[in-house]
Amino acid sequence: MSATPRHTSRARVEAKESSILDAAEKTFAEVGFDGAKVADIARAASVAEGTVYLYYQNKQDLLAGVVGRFWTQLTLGAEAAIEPDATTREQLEQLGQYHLNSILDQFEVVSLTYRARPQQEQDLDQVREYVRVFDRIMQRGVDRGELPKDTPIGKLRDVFFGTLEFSARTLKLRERPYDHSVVTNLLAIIVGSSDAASGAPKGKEPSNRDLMNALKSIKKHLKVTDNSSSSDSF
Amino acid sequence: MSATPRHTSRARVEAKESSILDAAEKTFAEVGFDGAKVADIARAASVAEGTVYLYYQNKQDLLAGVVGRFWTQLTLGAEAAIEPDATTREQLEQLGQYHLNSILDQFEVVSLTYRARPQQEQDLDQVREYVRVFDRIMQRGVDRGELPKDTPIGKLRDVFFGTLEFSARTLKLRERPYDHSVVTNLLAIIVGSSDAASGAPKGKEPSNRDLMNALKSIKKHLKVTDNSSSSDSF
DNA sequence: CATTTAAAATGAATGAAACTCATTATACGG
DNA sequence: CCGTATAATGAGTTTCATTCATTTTAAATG
Repeated sequence: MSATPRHTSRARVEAKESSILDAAEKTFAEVGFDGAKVADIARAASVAEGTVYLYYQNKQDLLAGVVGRFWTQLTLGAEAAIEPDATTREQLEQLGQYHLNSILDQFEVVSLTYRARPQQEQDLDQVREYVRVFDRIMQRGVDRGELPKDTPIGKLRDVFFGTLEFSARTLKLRERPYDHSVVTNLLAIIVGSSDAASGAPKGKEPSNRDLMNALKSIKKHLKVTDNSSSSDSF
Repeated sequence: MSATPRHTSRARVEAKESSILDAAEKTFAEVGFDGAKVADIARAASVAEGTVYLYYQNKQDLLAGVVGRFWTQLTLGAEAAIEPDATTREQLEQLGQYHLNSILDQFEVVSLTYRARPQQEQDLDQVREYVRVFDRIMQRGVDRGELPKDTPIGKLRDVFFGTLEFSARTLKLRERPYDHSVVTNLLAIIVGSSDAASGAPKGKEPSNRDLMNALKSIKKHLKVTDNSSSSDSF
């Protein structure tokens, strides 16, 4: 809380701002949005109640700050977790594992996302930004020739994140821990089978043929309704 | 609001209870949970504010009532939408179309689901119940020999509902209407391709072989971690 | 440094809504 | 028709989010 430089006023302001966000995130995660009192958050941040309102218009706005920061950091983490030279399939697996792991680990914060004014545009910008990481991997796959030209990226994105999110809920509900296989299975479904996940690198080649074929056979049945590959979703 | 019999006191009580639920559902859908004032709901239900609290402990509880009723009705609707004699694939398509259509149509109420005390168990019982409709279709498919014995029902359920839910969000966000193809594509992915959806019933047979094969090849890669086929999820 | 001025922080006061409960109205059995 | 029990009422209480007049701290000036 004070390991940050307080020299410049800029730094001081940012330190305080993030200390309020920290307190808010902690409190929201513990007692939920409704259960959290702004007074408590202020106390946890060692700040007067009114000070919170100097940094955030209101409690909702504070929530948006917490949620926004979370997804921004998630985007950075995801980008770091992906090896640039890996195959598309490997990258998808890396993103998938990272994603599932993160949302399980920070389940409460993720849940708060749905409380951040669902209507108001621009509040979920950071989520949209995050989801683009998937799009970029897929697009690169297409460019590299690892995926068919007409891969329905947007549709597959919905399958990818939808499944992982729902699986995370299921795991949480049954109090099961992180389950590596969820992602493996998802990839088998989305992108066809591959030996890449079976542990022992028996066939070194991740069998790119499978991936192409799987997508081609799915593509046959995709109506021309995939107007979402462009990248704005969620 | 008064087309229901008021003869027995039991009937009167239930009429009032559902008239409060109606008012609450309408108000929540219009102005959101936070925006809704209990006073307004009471007025809309032609009841005094205090009366609401005779039927529901508090506003949260009222929300749980609205959400619970919604999912219960959705379960009934889903069961009605499924033709008992159809193939597993057809039934999955019926459920999928019904599901996507319903959650798009009543998006606001669905969203409220996530505000109903995320922690407290037993509040989402009705959702769990709903999700079992999928399990039953799949189990019947297995019993009938249309699906492999070791079909990972629980895992596929997560893919099914996860994808539909996420797709619905995507559609809403971009203000797109109901898109029939989402379900078709999902089934192609989950259960292999089939001509059933291409409109013209060229090959009358829905190509059951595809379904078996698709699931078998996925199964190969499913770790033995599918401890969820038993039916309690979400 | 002392002094002025501006920016930040404070917390008591305000207002809005959820929730309670003493009172009143309604239904029902005898 | 009366007495009792059950249901309904809405004025009053309580609990916060939010505001803003006042105080404290920092920056600028000479």
